[in-house]
Amino acid sequence: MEARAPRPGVPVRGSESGRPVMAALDLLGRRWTMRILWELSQAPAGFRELQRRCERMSSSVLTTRLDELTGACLLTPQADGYHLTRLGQDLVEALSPLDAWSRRWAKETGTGTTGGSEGVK
Amino acid sequence: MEARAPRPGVPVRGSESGRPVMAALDLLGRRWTMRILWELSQAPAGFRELQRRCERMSSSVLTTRLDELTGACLLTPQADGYHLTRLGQDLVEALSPLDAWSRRWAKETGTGTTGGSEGVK
DNA sequence: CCTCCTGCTTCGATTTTCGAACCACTATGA
DNA sequence: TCATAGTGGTTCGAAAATCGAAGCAGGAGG
Repeated sequence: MEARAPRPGVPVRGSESGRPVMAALDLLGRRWTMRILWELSQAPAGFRELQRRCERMSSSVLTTRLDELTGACLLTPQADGYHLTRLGQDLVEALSPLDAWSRRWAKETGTGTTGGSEGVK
Repeated sequence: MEARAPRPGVPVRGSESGRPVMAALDLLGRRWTMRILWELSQAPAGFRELQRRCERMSSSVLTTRLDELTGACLLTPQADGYHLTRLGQDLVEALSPLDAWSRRWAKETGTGTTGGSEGVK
């Protein structure tokens, strides 16, 4: 399963420069990537469970993403499912202001379900 | 040009919940979206210039993304090109730890061009 | 043996993205 | 006036990414 993940230092889609942030933007800009990291940060999960949590994302893409993210050293498979690595945890942490921002977004665009933070289902 | 952008409060790909962060993940997980925001945060730009800065991204996708982002109140067209709105600026700010993270990523995975922070070109 | 769970792989259908060509409009300048 | 170049796009066929149902192999329980 060739899954050439973007890596810092290597030219990626849309950037010859190899600047790390461009590689990150490429990697994260693939469907489900951020969602997978997000879900795993809540709790480790096996393949099927991850698929369930992500509203039945397609198994083929999940395989690809897991390969990419593993190759990028952001997660690692263990006996009880996939875990974020230290680097993966750091990434999610770096991304965490997004949650607060999105609530402000919801509020200011007026499309949100009231506050939006509680809608845990 | 129908460009139904994800909005907080509305079910999006991969999430029925309508939770704002899921809408954000959907929006940002489309190709070039984060890159466009990133570029505009450096400096406003017109259509063609934006296209040049993003290594010749396809004009049709650029049109679509600009519509989506405009619809999401993240940017607005002005006489001298597209600008981030306040909300758009906030989003880029929320995303900014990513730059620092990516350099650490480059360093720790050893694939980076040395430090990686200077490759401004 | 049967059933249910797991982690995947396969493959045809659908959606997204690409990218070159093209259109209309506004200079600039010879 | 005629060209040349720049702008902001649109169009459309081709290529790539994603989808999703089906299937496979393996393990556990009954």
